[in-house]
Amino acid sequence: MIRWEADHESTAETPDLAALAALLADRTRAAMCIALLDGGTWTAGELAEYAGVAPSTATEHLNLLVAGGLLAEERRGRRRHVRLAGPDTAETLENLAGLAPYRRVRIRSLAEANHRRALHHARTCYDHIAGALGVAIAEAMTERGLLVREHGLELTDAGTAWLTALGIEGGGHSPAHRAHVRTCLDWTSRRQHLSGAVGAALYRHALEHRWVIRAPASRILAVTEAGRLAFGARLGLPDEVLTPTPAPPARDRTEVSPRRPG
Amino acid sequence: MIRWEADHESTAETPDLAALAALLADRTRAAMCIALLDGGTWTAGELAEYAGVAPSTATEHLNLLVAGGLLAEERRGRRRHVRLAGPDTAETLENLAGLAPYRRVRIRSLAEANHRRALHHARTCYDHIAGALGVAIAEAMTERGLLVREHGLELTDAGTAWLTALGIEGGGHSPAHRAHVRTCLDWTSRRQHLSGAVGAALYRHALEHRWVIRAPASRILAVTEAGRLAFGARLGLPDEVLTPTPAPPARDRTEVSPRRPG
DNA sequence: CGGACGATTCGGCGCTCACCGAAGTGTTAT
DNA sequence: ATAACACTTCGGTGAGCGCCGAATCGTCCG
Repeated sequence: MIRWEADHESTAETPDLAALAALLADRTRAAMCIALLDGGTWTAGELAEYAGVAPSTATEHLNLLVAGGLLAEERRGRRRHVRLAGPDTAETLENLAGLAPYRRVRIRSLAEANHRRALHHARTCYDHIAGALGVAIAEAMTERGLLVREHGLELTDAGTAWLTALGIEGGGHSPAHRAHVRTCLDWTSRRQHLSGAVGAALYRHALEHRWVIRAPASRILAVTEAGRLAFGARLGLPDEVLTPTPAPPARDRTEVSPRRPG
Repeated sequence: MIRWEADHESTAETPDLAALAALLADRTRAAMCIALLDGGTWTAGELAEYAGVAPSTATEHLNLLVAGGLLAEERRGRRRHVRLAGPDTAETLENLAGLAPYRRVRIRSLAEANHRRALHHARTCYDHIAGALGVAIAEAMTERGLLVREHGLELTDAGTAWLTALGIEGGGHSPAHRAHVRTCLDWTSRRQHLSGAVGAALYRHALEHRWVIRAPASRILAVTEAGRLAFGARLGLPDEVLTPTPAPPARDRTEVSPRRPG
């Protein structure tokens, strides 16, 4: 008779995929997670209003999300601040959203329409650029031979040189390895945009040189005049992705429709 | 007054993350998806038995999974064959499983315990190697300077040379770009293993040279004597990940406990 | 052609869970 | 101290959904 482990060993541990998915299987919780994909920190009250539910309901949802490890929380006085647990979480969520089917939602105000349009145009995705602008960057870089598609995207020698010319990379990194390229399925266009170290460095560079600026308290990005020049000259990006939306939204964080009026 | 789009434009499309997650939020459906992570094709009946539900129940679940785009199906006569929709799906699922909390499950037979142990030891993850062996490969390659951690894993020059010495890569690929490295969160050990082009190539190479062999109708891998020599010499892998499990399981596909007996 | 077999449809049962409002707790402001 | 505020706890309600068995459909085999 073989004693193959301890006597009481009649159980084992399995990752509970269903339990994790159940956290995201609710409209309200999913909306909260998508909101937090901006990489920022929100309070419980902000999320409640955003998702259109009572504060008590939001509390319950946040309890579940934090307990499930998707969110990290920080109590400050009477406020509860939450954010995504980490970059892994953000990346998996965005990939999941890219796989998800589409759903028609009603647009109830001009402000909401503008906000949505701005989101589609250019936004942050945790630490890099997403939206039409992000997709256009990835595609232009591919067309120009800076990236090559092979089981994902890969930086070419020309791509490395292009980044170096920009002043990106070479900063402290050994030349013995190549910068990490990763792609992220854009949930607005279902095409790939750049993430990974290169995507993050590019975003940082664009911010520092004011090619793009962040809208306050929002994940929306606006391309500046300097950005139009730079993206046009260096990547030949078409005007569509460089021109701003007709009317920038006055307020952010008003996206999801509540299930019950009032 | 600005007419900002067509008049009837009072709706928009949003990815329905909650709907997709709802597909995975059920134990039975999640078990089916995890089973399909072996990259193979299963029939409806096989999945029903595996998940411990009635055939009618399995039908309903498969309808949902196919309609939701997670599974692809092929009707052959009276049989219904299903598999994961694609590599993207597989990768996202595996990453999700890596994020999931653990759950204790009862082990009801010695065969099941052996099967589980073998799965933890070495298995395929769609097109590459996972389990303790996969993790050990990634970590040994990192220790030896073949990979470097930077916003993910990255192949170094030494790593490229190492692969070339094995006869991997250089096959048709331009030297102007580096092979694509991607990581996958191992759901049994919560550490990273290699995927992407390099992971797939390594697995193919290991199969061709019979370093590992596949158990029939299973995602389980066994390291051969040749494999022990090769992995030991080339990566210095410790014996633990190279020695086989005490007693290989007689049958596969008997993992998940039914919720109701009989 | 008839029986075995894999898969499907349908009705019905029972459980889970997201929601709210009202009341309560602890913190900050006056 | 008192008031305003952010969040939490709790009870109750209603809807959604996963399950099965029985009956059925269509395919394959003898």
